[in-house]
Order: sequence, then structure tokens, then C-alpha cells
Amino acid sequence: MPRQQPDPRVLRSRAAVLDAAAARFVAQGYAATSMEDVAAGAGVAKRTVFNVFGDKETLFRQVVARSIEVAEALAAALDEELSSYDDVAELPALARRMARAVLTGPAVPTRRMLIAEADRFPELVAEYRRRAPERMLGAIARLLARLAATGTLIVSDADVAAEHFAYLVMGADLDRGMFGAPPPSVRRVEQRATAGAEAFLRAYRPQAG
Amino acid sequence: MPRQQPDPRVLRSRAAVLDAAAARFVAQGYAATSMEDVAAGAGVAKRTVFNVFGDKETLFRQVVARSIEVAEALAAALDEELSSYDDVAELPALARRMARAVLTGPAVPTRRMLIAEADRFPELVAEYRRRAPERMLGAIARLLARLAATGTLIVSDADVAAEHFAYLVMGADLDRGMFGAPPPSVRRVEQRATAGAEAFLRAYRPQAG
DNA sequence: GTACTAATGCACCGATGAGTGCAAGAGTGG
DNA sequence: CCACTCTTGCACTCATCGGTGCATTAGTAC
Repeated sequence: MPRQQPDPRVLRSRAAVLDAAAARFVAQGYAATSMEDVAAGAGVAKRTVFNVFGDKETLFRQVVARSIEVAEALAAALDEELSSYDDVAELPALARRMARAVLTGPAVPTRRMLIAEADRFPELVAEYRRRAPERMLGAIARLLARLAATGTLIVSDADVAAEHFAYLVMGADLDRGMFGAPPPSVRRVEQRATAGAEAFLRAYRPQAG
Repeated sequence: MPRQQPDPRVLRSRAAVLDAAAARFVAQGYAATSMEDVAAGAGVAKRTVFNVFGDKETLFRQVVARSIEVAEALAAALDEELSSYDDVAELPALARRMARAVLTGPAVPTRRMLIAEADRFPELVAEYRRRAPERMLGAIARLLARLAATGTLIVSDADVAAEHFAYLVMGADLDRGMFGAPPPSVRRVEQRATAGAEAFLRAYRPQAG
């Protein structure tokens, strides 16, 4: 039975190693990151890394688990927030908020890391997709379905409409970010998001035609 | 001065090694691919690989160079084809063709490989983006600008409109493909492309409103 | 202070993989 | 047939890296 009050030394080591490992895995990928370098970056002995995490694969999985939690929390927060929207005029503002959160946060680097290791850790990728992007698309779909029910939008397939919204708003910058392009400015992200949301409204608002 | 009529043995080796290396780099990434495995896959001695390509990095660069050429040829073919379009009613068919070409061909695996190695070979990524996706977006932008000039579309910023078209048509499947999801069926790709093109037309066609 | 536990340093093992040297054999061009 | 070049196999070097064992030191809890 492990202790109930964990040793503070272990906590410190865990946190330092997780941070250092995350930075390196994101920047260089799994294979190109050495445990010695992680230890050095964490200011800890290599032996300690193995004491605490066992082996490299376990360390990587824990790094990914933490990243997934962060991404899921973001999706959950947006989901929560979306439940209060009831006016299509708010969609551009929502688009800007979403785009800022996704494109200027850790989401893009996390995605790059997972894409790079998709062959080695397919289950991790599947779990990420389920808990972050798919959850977010689901939340958007529910919002759009609700707005459609009030007649302010015309939506035949809410899932497709949610994809259209998301990729109009963030598609281009997300794609650029995947290739390691320097993060776009908040100003640019918001402009693109606004233009995308307006195009979405033109396509989905009931209007003559 | 090298020979003018290259030895057929070298040509054979080159081709076999390039094919085997491409398959492995795409599937496992740069670091996880060993030269011995490439040689075995090419049915060639490890020594021959080094004789012909010098070192691993050079081999990788040549593999990427070939992939870029393929992608560029696709973009160029679409660019050529687009110059004959002059009716917005053709956009859904164009969307389906583009989506099929991009999503069911080698483009997605190539992108994944480049994303995975973006930190090790940033210039290769930049060159790919310039010659393939940006070229394709440019072609779409020119097409949309032309259609706008005839009054059949309302386009304020052709580059943004081109992004909207591309990501409405292919965004969702492209993104899924990045994560190593199994390639979507042609049927699904075409449905998504059609729905995307129709949404685009609703957003950009002049209409009451 | 005492008993416990974790961290450290360091030497070490085993595996893997990039790249080389070389001599012998096979393919190529004339 | 001849001269030349490429391929092959093999043994080898060297570096890196994941992971371990262990004895010593330092931090923690009471």
C-alpha cells in the first residue's frame, strides 16, 4: 500500500520531470528525446527519472495524459459557455473566443506531438480526439441545433454545420500551425475568426433564397 | 565530372531505395527508421544505400523532394484545370475532384511526415507549403476572383474566400487524416465536399440580403 | 535524534544504429 | 574478352541511449 501523504520530494521531482519532458517531447518528438536530457532539464538525476516514472514510455503517456486533460478542460469550458448562447449575433464573438483559446494556447503544439507519434501510440491519439476536438465539435453542434430550433438558423445536419463553423473560423491557422509556423498574432486570429463566422452566418441564416 | 549515361545499376538501386525509404519515413518517421531496414526493404545491401545516397539525412531530403514534386504536380494540374471554369454551378463538382485528389492520394501521409519532422527540417516544410498547399490556395483565389468579376460571386478578399472554400470542402477530413485515422471512403469525401461547396455558395453567391 | 525513504552519482550493461573499409563477385559498355 | 564500375557481404568502429545496481547523501516524519 503506498503512503497516503505522498513524500513532497516525489511530488517535486514528478512535476519538474513532467514539465521538462513535455517541452522536449513537444519540440523534438518521442524518439529524439533522451531521458538524460529530460533529467538535466528537470534539474534532477537521470536515476530519479527512472525511479519516479519507471520507463520512457510511461513518462510519455503521463505527459500526454496531462496534455489531454488541459485540452479537455478547455473543451468543457467552452461547452459550458455555449449553453448560455441563444442569439446568432453572438456567433462572431464566440468564434473569436474559440479561435484565441485554440490557436494561441498549447493546443496546436499538443496536436503536433500527437500527430508525430500517431503510429507509435494510436490509442493516445484516439483518446485525445474523443476528449478534445470531438467534444468541442459536439458542443458546437448542440448549440447550432438549438439555434436552428428557434428558427434563427437553417441547419439540416448539425454535425456538418459544426464542422463548417469550426473550420471556417480556425481551419487555416490551425493548418499553418501544424507545420510549425510561428503562432499567428491574436489580431490576425480574430480577423480570420470574424470573417469565418460571418461567412458561416451568410451560409446558414434564413434569408431570401 | 559524373558520367552522362548513368549506370543502370545505380538507377535501379536509387529507385528501389527511394521507394522503400519513403514508405518507412512516412510510416515511422525519421528517427525510428533505420538504414538497415530501408536497405532490406529495397532488396539491396546496406552498403549500397550509403554508396548511393551518402548519409541518412541526404536520403530523407531526396525522399521529401520527390514527395514535394508529386504534390506540386497535383497543385499545378488543378491550377491548370481551374482556368477553364467560369460558372459557379461547377464549384461542387470541382470541390469533389479536389477533395478526392487531396484526401485519397499521398498528400495526407506526406503532410503527416513533414509535420512530424518540422523541427528537424524546417526548410523542407516551408518549401512544401509554398509549392503545394499555398499554390493550390492561390489557384482557388484566382478562380474566385474571376467569378467575382463576372458578378456571380461576391468576394471581398479572394485569399480569405479561397481558404473558406478549401476548408469547408476538405477541412474536417484533412484534420482527421492528420491523426492517422483510416482514409475516409470516396463516398464520404464527396458528400462532405459537396456539402462544403454548397455552404460556400450560400455564403458567397449574391442573393437577397 | 531516529528511522525511513527518496535523491544522487557513477559505473556499468546491452542493444541499436549510423557509417566505414575492404576484398571478392557481378554487371556494364565497348 | 577486357577494363571499369557498382554491388555485396562482413566485420568493425563509435556514439547514443534505455535501463540497472549500489553505496552514499540528504530530506522528511515523528
